[in-house]
Amino acid sequence: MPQHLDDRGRRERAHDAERRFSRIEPLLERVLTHAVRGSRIVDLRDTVSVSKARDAALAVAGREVAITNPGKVFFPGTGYTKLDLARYYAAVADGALRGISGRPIVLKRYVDGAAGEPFFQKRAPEQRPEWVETVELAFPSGRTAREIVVRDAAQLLWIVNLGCIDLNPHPVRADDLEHPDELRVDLDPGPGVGWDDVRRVTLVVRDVLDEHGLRGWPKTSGSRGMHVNVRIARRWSFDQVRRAALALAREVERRAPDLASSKWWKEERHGVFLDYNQNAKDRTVASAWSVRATHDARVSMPLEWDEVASCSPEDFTLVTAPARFRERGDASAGIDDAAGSLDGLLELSRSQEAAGLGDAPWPPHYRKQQDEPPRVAPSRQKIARTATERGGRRSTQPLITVAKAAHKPDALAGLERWKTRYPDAAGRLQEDDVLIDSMRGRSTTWTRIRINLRHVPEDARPREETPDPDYDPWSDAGPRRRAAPP
DNA sequence: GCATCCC
DNA sequence: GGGATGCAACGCACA
DNA sequence: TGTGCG
Ligand SMILES: [Mn+2]
Ligand SMILES: [Mn+2]
Repeated sequence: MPQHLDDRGRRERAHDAERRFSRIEPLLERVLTHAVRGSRIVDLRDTVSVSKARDAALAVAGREVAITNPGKVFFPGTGYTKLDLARYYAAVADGALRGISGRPIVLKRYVDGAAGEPFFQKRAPEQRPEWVETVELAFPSGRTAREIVVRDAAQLLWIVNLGCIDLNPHPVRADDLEHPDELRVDLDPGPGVGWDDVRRVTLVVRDVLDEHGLRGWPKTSGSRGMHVNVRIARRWSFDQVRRAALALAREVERRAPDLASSKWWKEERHGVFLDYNQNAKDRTVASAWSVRATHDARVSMPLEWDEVASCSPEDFTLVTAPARFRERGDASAGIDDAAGSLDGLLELSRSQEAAGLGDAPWPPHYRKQQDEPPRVAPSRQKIARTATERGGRRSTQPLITVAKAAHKPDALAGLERWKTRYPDAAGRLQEDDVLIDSMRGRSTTWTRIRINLRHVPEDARPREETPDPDYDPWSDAGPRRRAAPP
């Protein structure tokens, strides 16, 4: 359905029963739009009864999907409405679905439009049509959420009506939630870094991918950066995909040291940051053909490789993208035709490791990983080191928490189970190595048991695990942790 | 954006 | 009917 | 407790 909106907020629609209004107040337009769509006569003075206006409905994929508040301005400054957004997604549905189909999705909801404060929603709303699919997935913590899975245009428009502007799918499909089929190269230019540098780095990414047997599918992010998606066989874990992305980032940085950075800490970055951590489990990226919450409703646009050197991201918007889709199709249309192997990048990772480059920092909210370097910005670490050199006490005892419980006997039982699991370490513990603390919670008290492994040789120290039991003094019976496998 | 509570 | 309200992620590491 | 980071 063709539609043209100019940059002054005027709208004209050639087809469609909708008339042509110029420079009209959004509130009044809402009434008019509804009046026309509902084929009823409305007293134009009746602006008070706006709330009675009927919802719009779009017919897609054999269903009628309701769009509530269709006339609500979602992009102030351009005047594009929620209905404009829904129609955009209906027009490019085949492209947008290629990026999200079968994947659990995190809802980023802009219920007050692009200029409002968005919120994230992982758990599918309780109230939903039976034709909206969901899947239960586990976070790294073991907690779980039932997330929405979109496979057709009706399901897509249903989440658009919830206020989703950009779409944020996980890199896995619902039928295998532990093995990503997409490695995502996320190029984030730092403050003041221009589009030219983004393009140059993107082309280096292509070289490195190519030399490791992989095909990348570039797209503008719709914001200031670029994304290069890589379809891979579902054979590697999240951690492995992340390590492959880290290896790629470091190699790109090595080849373009003035333009690119693989460093997590902002104070160490320069130029374009290659965000390897976006491949960690439970992280998502805005998908192809997503509209972004920018003032001009920019779109994350798939590109041919020969367009990368010359394209301008501002050319792709909610208004211009449908024509490109009709005329040229989806530049990523072939992304599902072949799945690549991570072997090459993982070999690169091993060679980097041999050269002294191991794992790199993880984002906040993730448990400390084996072999992860200290997760602290170097500048803050230096301050501490200086304090220590001045005579401060070195505080690091090898303490691990083994049990947390509301009642002391439960915690002690957990300690006994730990001793049974690690008899060797338990045998080396000396007096005062087991610390039993009474902790003050919100309104009650609970017990924590920690073990000091100072008398256990370093290579014989058990890793810290999730405490058993793992009482959460903050929790009020929220979503529960998934039971550990037997 | 929507369910729910309440006037 | 409609206004007010609550709710809608991940949740650790480190100083 | 504040700050790290998307
Ligand atoms: Mn990005
Ligand atoms: Mn990023």
